[in-house]
Amino acid sequence: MIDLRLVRDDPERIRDSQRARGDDPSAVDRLLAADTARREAVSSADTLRAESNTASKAIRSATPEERPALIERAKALKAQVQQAEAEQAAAEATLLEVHRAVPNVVDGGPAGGEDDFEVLREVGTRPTLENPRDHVELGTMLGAIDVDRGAKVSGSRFYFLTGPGALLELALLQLAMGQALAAGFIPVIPPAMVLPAAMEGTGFLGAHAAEVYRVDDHYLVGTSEVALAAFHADEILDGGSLPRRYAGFSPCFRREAGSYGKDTRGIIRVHQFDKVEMFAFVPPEDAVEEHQRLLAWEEQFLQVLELPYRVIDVAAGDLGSSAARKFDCEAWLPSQARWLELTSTSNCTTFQARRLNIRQRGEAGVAPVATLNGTLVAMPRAIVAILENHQQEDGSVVVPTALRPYLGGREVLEPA
RNA sequence: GGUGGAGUCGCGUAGUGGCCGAGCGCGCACGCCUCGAAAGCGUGUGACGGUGCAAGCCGUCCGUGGGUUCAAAUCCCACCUCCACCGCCA
Repeated sequence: MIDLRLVRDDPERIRDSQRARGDDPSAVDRLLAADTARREAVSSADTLRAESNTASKAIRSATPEERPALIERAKALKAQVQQAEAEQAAAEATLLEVHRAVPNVVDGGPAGGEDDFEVLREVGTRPTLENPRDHVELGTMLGAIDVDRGAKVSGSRFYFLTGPGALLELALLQLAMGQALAAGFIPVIPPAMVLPAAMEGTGFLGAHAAEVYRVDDHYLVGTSEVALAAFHADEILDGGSLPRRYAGFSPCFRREAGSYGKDTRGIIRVHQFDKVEMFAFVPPEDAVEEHQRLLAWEEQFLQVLELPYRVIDVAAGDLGSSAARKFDCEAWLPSQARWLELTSTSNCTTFQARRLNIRQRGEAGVAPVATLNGTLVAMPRAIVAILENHQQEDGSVVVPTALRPYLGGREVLEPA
């Protein structure tokens, strides 16, 4: 949720944000109206409650003769209080609904839709291959990826990682956690099933509801961001303990509804995968700087994997509702001669923290923290990028130097 | 899954309808004392919302949500969590 004080003080700024996202700016006016209505309802209910309390207290010290009349009066007041409280509850519910519907205020970055991103930089050298094999062909030759049996056992968009493929995932995990640990992150293995409150608090049940698997009373997380964000829900953190940085490793589940026909081949878009996610709780004034740090750690990891990539500044219309700004790192995909999103980092400012009620106690009192997230490594796509960019003419794949210690020293993966 | 017990203002506790709209101890903050400290003494001690330039005032909060009552931490109902034991299980 956005800061209501900002809405009251500078509504035009929120309207601008809505326009940049391609959303309706009049939502701001509905929010202002609901806010005013709520405050009026609270005031009148408070006044009545105070009267009712006073009337009730008078009964305690009243003489037996006075009592019946006083009780009658207290009863009448109570009825008024109940009426006013019902109105207050309705006004609060309306405000909450309108408030929750407004996405975060964008902070920098280009306006516009999916194609209006800005390329910030390109790093590394793209491989020059006559006829690059794609990751499915390479993965099959190496005995690393089995999409046919994935489909047989679990349906489309499922896969098996086998032999070197499975080892590659474990190697990536070790490398990623090692980097995170060195950077001061606390490694976490969070639950992959969460209660609705965690899903709602992180903003994954609104526009993304169709993307989420539900199992009985739980949701399967699409990213460990959900559990990591909710980790400190309803807590007041000591300001001196910030920043708090967590690196979560978990499976991620995505329905991929509405993505029919996109990335249907291979393991680029799947229903289940593992990921190491960075998550940071910081004072709001440090959020922009922290965002750059997360991006730098993402880039460091891609560089260590020796992958050619570019960084884009995602346009406002392509941001999630929680994000104020987002950068994506895209690796080169030789088989399709295009860029593929490998990692992504979002600054959610205080938006998630307000929903999840995560605050810090600082010198200025108690106030919401800022939350930020960033992918360190999403296993399938990292494997895709490694196979395709490090393949050789004969279908073998050179293992990036940094991964070799975790693969028993192997320098090259050879076709089986 | 079964049975029993418990959830109170940071921590520990008191509290079975109005004198608790929450006491005490610890912790913490400030002050006194002291050369300085400890001890001792005194004062204070949360969150949220409304209102006000402000000091302040008002309201809400005793696991959560309902209910009874003029009045609920206290009575009733449901749920959640934790602890103990039993059963089952990797």
